[in-house]
Amino acid sequence: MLRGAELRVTRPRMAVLSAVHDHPHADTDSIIHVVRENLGEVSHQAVYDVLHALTDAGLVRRIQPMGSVARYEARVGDNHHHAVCRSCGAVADVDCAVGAMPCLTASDHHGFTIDEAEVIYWGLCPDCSSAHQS
Amino acid sequence: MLRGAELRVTRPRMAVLSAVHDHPHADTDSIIHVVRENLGEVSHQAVYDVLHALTDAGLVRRIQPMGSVARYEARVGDNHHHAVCRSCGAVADVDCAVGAMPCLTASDHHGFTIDEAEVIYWGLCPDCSSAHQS
DNA sequence: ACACAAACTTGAATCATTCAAGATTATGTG
DNA sequence: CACATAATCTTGAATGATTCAAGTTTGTGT
Repeated sequence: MLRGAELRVTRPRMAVLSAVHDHPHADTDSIIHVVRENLGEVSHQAVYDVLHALTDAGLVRRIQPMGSVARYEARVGDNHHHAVCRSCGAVADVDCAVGAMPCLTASDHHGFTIDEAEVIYWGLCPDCSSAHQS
Repeated sequence: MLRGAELRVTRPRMAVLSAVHDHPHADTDSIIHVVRENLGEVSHQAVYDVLHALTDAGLVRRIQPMGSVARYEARVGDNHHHAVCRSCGAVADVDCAVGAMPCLTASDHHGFTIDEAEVIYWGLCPDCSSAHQS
């Protein structure tokens, strides 16, 4: 598969990687459960280690909106952003509206060397939005 | 002062509010220390309560970049953003480059009702930037 | 001055995440 | 194909920010 990242191929790693692919924006706990459904007992520490390794290798991306635990997604390298529901915490992908790397226009402010702009759109997901109206 | 927010005026609240004003982007622990320098012993729980109350009242804003604990700032209502140093965690204010509420252009994606766009610019602060080059 | 709800104190609990030590296992080599 | 070795996993405990809960104190309007 993807051992091009100098990573050993182990059962837990394959399971975690496919779990992240199949469940975008899942938190660590959900991933642990999915992995255990496929492999039987796996230590939570192993899952944490693997997620760290995959994140460092750039195979998954870690996101963590305020008030949420860490979540992971497999869509990397395309600088997309996220919409987060204030009510239920649901996360959806949002493509850059302006094009590639649009938000880096505020570069070099205060002497900072900016290399990435992370955007989080806060609001209500469709379900919570209609629930609030009623 | 600012009791227009239906908040009782207590010593801890005044101390916390001025601490946040004097130390922008300070974390809870720092605020606790500053408050204690002015009032003597104050329970951490009180500071947490006050920060919550002030946040709910809109007098302070809570920010929490990934990998950081909660931080608070008194600059509210102007939709500015933040630059965060990947190395030391320093935070700097960044005005919207495009104008007021610029990043809401991606509104209504996936049926979400967006009410705020939060932008975090990741990079290196001046100090860490020069340290890395050497 | 009083009453009552809001705010504070004290002390313990929660929970995601990390640390540490020892047992397994994937991978390149002989 | 068996081995050595470092990477990875297991087990179990620790950390640390934040929250919960019960009881006491205090600000505010009457």
